[in-house]
Amino acid sequence: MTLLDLLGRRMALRVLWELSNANAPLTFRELEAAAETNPSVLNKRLKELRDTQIVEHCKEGYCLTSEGRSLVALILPLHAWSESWASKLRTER
Amino acid sequence: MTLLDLLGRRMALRVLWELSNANAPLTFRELEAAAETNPSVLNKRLKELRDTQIVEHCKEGYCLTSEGRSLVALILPLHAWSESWASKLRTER
DNA sequence: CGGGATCCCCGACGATACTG
DNA sequence: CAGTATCGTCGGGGATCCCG
Repeated sequence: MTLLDLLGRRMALRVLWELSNANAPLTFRELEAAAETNPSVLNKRLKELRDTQIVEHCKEGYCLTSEGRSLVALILPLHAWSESWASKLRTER
Repeated sequence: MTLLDLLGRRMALRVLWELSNANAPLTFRELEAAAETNPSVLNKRLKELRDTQIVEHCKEGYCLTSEGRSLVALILPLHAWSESWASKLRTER
């Protein structure tokens, strides 16, 4: 599985986003609510993200590993780019 | 469609990669060979990439737009990260 | 509360044949 | 050479139920 494979899947980025915005670890149910998803998908994503050591299951919930945090840092510019790109495409049509 | 949706699809990154490494525009058949894919998938990806103005159909083939080039620039660090990440995971198991 | 099991559905993929 | 049409296959998404 490639990185973009993983990140492209439903709720993968959303989970990273929610975790990076929380100052405390989030529980399974909290994540489920925050990401507005169902246990099935959330469970699959978390398993993949744990397997790849981007997220870990620490005491009292899930949080980003240091790897995960460095990845999020790289994604932010990409996210910014995609925002302006999306709005640009929208206004053109 | 979101950016990662688009980039996560088969051959999307590969096409960007091949185009960014070519110093001249590539024809449909050349891209097909370079990316080791079939016309069906290539056609779909090119259509999406053209719609979103990341790739354009210039004289004598396909090439990146300036948008496309700025996107590729942002992806490179991510790519580097994923390389070391993949090899790290591999050696750990 | 955490998370695995099941089941259905739909859309992406991929091969190939075909047309302008 | 460029691109479209067709069709079977496969895997992910999502809802829901259930057990420890």
